[in-house]
Amino acid sequence: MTSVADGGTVPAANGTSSVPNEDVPLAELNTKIKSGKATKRKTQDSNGGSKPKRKATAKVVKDESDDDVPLASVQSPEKPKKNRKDGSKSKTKIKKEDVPNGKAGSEDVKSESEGKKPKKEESEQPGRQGEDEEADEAFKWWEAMDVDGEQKWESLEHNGVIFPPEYEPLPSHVKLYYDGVPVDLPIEAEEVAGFFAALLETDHAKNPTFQKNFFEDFCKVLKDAGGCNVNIIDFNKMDFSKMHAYFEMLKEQKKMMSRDEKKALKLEREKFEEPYKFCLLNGRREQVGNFKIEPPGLFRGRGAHPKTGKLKKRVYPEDVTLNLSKGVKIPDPPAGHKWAEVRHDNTVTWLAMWKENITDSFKYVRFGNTSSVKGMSDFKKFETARNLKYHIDAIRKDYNKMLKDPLMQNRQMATATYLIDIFALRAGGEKGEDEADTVGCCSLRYEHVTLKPPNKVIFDFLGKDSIRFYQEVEVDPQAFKNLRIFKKPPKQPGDDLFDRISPPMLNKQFQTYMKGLTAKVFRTYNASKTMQDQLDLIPNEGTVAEKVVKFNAANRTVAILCNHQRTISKTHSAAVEKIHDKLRELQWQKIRIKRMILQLEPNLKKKEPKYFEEIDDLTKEEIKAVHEAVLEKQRESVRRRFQRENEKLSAEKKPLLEESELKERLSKVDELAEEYKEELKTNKPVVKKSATVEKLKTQVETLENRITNTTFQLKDKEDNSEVSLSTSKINYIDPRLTVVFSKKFGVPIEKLFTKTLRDKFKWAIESADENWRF
DNA sequence: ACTGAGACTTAGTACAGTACTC
DNA sequence: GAGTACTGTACTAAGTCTCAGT
Repeated sequence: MTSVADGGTVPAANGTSSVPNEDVPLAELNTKIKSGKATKRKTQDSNGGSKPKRKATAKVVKDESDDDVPLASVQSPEKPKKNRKDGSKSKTKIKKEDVPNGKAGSEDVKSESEGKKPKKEESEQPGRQGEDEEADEAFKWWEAMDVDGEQKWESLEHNGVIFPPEYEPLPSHVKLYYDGVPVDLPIEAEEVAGFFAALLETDHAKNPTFQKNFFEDFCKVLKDAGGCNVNIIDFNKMDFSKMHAYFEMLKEQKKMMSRDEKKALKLEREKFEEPYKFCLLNGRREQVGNFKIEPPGLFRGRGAHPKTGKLKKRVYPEDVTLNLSKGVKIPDPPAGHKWAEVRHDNTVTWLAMWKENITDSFKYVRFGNTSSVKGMSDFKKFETARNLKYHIDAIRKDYNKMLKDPLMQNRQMATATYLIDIFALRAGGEKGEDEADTVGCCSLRYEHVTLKPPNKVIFDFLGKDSIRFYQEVEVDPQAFKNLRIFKKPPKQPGDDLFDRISPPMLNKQFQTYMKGLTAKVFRTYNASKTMQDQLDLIPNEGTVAEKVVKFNAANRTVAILCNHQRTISKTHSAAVEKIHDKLRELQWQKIRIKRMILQLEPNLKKKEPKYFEEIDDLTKEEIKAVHEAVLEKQRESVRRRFQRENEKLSAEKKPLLEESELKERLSKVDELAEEYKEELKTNKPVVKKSATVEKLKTQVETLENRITNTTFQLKDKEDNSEVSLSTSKINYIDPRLTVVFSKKFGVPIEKLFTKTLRDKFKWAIESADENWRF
C-alpha cells in the first residue's frame, strides 16, 4: 500500500527534475511554439478588427527574465505513461474510518468484504429486484463499489425521452403587426415570432445582437414557409405587443386556476412522465435526470454571445440517438417517426443524445443525481481532490522553485499553477470567435492583469458565464516579476499572457504528481480544504440557528474563493434600504431614551460619560427625517385600521365610521408631530411620569440588542446579496464535511442540505462518521 | 503532434412552490 | 387570507478534459 511518504517522493516537476537535458536553442523553441499553440489563434483582422481581441501569434518574449537569465532549453513535458486499458479494476469502498495513512479513492485499496454481497449477484436477478422497491432504495453502492474501469454499467433499460408538445397556432385574432398592418404568418414563422414575443419584456429582447440574430432566423423561416402578406424587412417595424399580451393573459389564467385544478393538472403530468423518470440500471430502478428533450426556442447565450437570439430548432426522434443494453426492448419512437440510431455503448453514461444546431455540440439525457453512476463519480471526484493533500506540498515547493526557471515555458507553467492554486482560477482553454469572450488562467490576456509594484496585482476579466472576476491582491514577488515579464513589449493588449502553455500541458504536468490530477481538482481541493479549516474554527456552542449561520459563513468563504456570484434580486436594494431606515429609527429611539434619563438625573452625564457619548450622533436633519418617517408610518397605520374597521362594519351591515372620526384620530398624530418639533429644538423629549432611570436603562438595553440583531441581519443580507452559496455546496465542498458538522454539532442535516441534496449526497450521509476529515 | 469530437462537470437564471407578513 | 419575499428546483449554457483520428 502506498503511504503518505509518497508525497515527498513524487517525481519532481519538469524543469526542476534531475536531468537538465535536451537543451534546445531558443530559435528552435520559437518554432515549436509557433507551430503549437500560437498558430491556433485566429487573427484579429479576420473578423473585421472590431474588438481588440486575440492577436495573431503572440510576439516572442525577449529572451530575458527580470534578471536577464537566458532562456536555455526546451523540455517537452514528460509523457505520463498511461495504460488505461489494463483491465485491472481496483475495488474501492468508502470506509467509516479514515485510512490512517490516507490512501483511499482511486488507488488500490482492498475492499474488505465484510460479508457484503458482491454486486454481480444482485444484478443478475433484475426481476426480483424490481418487485421490491425497498431493496432498490436500499442499495448502497458505496459499500460495494467498483469505481475504476472503462465500463460504466452492466445493463441499461429505459423508456426513451419525452418530446415537447407540437406547436399550437395562436387564435386568429392574435397577430404580429408590421408597420401597423396585421400579418398572416405561416405557422412555422408564427411560432418563431412567438418565441420573441414571449421574451419581449426581458433584457434579451433589448439586446441588439439578440434582435439581429432572431430577425435573420425569423426571416429565413418565413421565406422557407412561403412568405406572408407583408414584406418584412425591418425588425423595428415589427410589433409583438399583441402576441405578448396574449401570452401574459395565458399566464394569468394559469395563475388564477383553483388549487384543485392545479393539483389535478400536476397529477396528470406526473402520471404521464412516470415511465420516463426511471430506468433500469444494472437491474435496479434508478432515476433519469433530464428526460425531456429541450424545446425549440431562441438561444439565450450568456454575456456578449455572438449567437444569442438564434433559433434553436425543434428536435425530432430522427435526431435522437438512444443508448441501452443489447437485447432489451427499444422504446417506441413517437408514431410515424424513427430514432436516429440505437447504440449499446456501456462505456458512457448517457441514455439519449442529440446534436444541437446553435453551437453544433451534443446534448445528453443522463442519469439523475441520485443514481449510483453519478454518485460514484462524485465520490471519486472528492477522493481525488482529497488525495491531493498528500502531494500539494511537493507541488507547491516545485512551482515556487520553478517560478525562477530560466526557461520561459517553465516559468509560465509555474506561474499558471500558482494562480490556479492560490486564486482558484479555472484552466482557461481556447475559445472560438463565435463564443462569448471569456477567459481563464491560460487564456488571460494583457489587459486582464494590471501590475502595481511592488507586488500588487489587479485581475479584472470575465470568466465562465461572463461573470466578472475582479480582485486586487498581493502576490508572491517572483510571481509578480514573472507576470511583468509576460507583459513585456512587444506584447500589448489583446495578447495572451501565457503564450507558451495550454491546459492540456498543465494537466499533463499535474499527472506526473498524482493520477487524476488536473487543473479543476485544485478548485475542489482548495474549496473543501477551506471549508474544513473554517468549520474547525467554529466553537460547538449556541443554538442550532446560530450554528447554521456560522456554517453558512464558512460556506460563504468558499463561495467567495470560487467567485460564485448571483445577480442581485430586484427587491434587494429596497430591502436593504428598509433595514437601514429601521436601524436609524432604533438608534434615534435609543438616543431619545438616554436624553430622558439625563432629564431625570442630569449629573449622570459626568458620572458615565461613555454611556452618553452617542447622544449627539444624529444630526438634526437625520432626526427630522426619522420623525417624518415615524409620523408617516403612524398615519398610515391609523388609516389602515380605520379602513379595516369600516370593512368589518360594512360586512356586519352596521353604520360606517364617519370621515370626521378619521380626522380626529389623525389629529392625535399631529399632536405628536408638534411634540417632536419642539423636541427637535430643545433636545428634551417629554418624559413619562412613571419613568425611572432603571426602567429607561432596561429599554436602552433592549434597543441595543435589537440594533445588534438588525445590524447583523443587514450585514448578512449585504454579504449574501451577490454571493451564491449553492454552487460550492453542490459541486465543491465534500458533502462529508457537512455531514460531520451535522453530527458533531447536533444540527439536523435538513438544515444544511435540501431534500434534493440529501438524495444526491446519500452516500456521504450514510458513510461519514463524526471523525471523518477531508 | 495537433485537432476536434465527445462526454462529462459546473454554472447562473427563470420560475414554481413555500414561508412569512400584515 | 392575500400579497410579498424567499427558497428550491428545473433548465440549459458554458466550462473542463480525454481520446481517436489524421
